[in-house]
Amino acid sequence: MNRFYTITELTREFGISTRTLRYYEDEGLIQPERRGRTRLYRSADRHLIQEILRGRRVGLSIAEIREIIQVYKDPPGEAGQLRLLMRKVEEKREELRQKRKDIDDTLTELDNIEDSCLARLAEIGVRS
Amino acid sequence: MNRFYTITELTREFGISTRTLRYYEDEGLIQPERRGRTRLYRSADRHLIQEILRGRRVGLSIAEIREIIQVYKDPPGEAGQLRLLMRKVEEKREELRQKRKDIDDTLTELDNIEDSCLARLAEIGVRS
DNA sequence: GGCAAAATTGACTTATACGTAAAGGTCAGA
DNA sequence: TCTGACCTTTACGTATAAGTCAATTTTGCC
Repeated sequence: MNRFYTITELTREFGISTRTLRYYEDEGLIQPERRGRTRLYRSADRHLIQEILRGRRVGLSIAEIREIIQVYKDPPGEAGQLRLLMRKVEEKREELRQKRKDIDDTLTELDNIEDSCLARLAEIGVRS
Repeated sequence: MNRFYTITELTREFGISTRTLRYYEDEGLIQPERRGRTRLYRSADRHLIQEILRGRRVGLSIAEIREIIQVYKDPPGEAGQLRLLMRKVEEKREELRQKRKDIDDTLTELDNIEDSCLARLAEIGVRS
C-alpha cells in the first residue's frame, strides 16, 4: 500500500489542476519526490493536499497554510515563539468561530429565501 | 432616528474603506441617496451593508450577493425562474454546510496545535 | 464669504491564486 | 518508429476585490 500517486491521479481525485499542485509546490507547501523530472506523490503528500484544500475552503491563505505546515514540520523551540504562535492560533480560532456564525446566519437567510419562493410558487400554482 | 450616515461614518463603523462602499455602489449592491454629489446612507443601507459584508465573509462573490439582493427587491414571478432560483439556493446551502464542517475540522486541528504548544511549553518550562 | 476638512470621480495599481500557452521530454504499446 | 498519453518548465495572462493617488468639488463652520 506504499504506492505512489501521479500528479494527474491526484488532480482527478480532488478536482483541481496540475497547475494548482505545482503552484503549491512552488509555494513550499508540498515536496513530492521525483523520478527524473516527474513528480511522485506519497500518501502522506496526498493527505497533506487534502488538508491544504480544506484550509483554502475555510479561507486560509497560502501563507497561513504554509505557517501551519511549518509548525508541524518544525515546531518552535523557544517559549516566546511558542506564545506568539499560540496567540496567532487563538486569533484564527476566533475568526473561524465568527465565520461559522456568519455561515449559520446566512443559512437562515437562505432558508427564508426558499420559504418565500415556496410561498410564491403556491400563489402562482393556485392561480394557474 | 431616521437619520443619515455619511460614508466615513460607515467606513469607520465597519472597518472598510470609502473605496469599498463606492465599489459596492458601482456594482449595483447599494444605492444611497445623494445630496448634491455627497452620498447619504439611510439605516436600511447600513443594514444592507452589514449583510453584504457578512456575505463576503462567508465567501459569496459580489455577483452572488447581487443576485440575492435582487431576489429581495424583485422576486421572480414565473414558476420556472422560481424553481431555478431554489435550485441555486439549495446548492449554496449545501456548499455552506460543507464549509461549516470544514471549519469545525479546522478548529479541531487548531486545538491540537495549541495542545502541542502547551505540551512543548511545559517541557521547556521544566528544563529552564 | 472664506477656508480647511471631507467627499467625489477617474485612472492606475496591487495581491492572491491560479489559468493558459508554448515548447518540448518520456515511455508503453502497436 | 510512431502515436498517444502523460509529464515537464517558463512565462505571461486573468479575475476578483479592492487600494492608491491626483485633481476637483462640496460642505461645514467661523
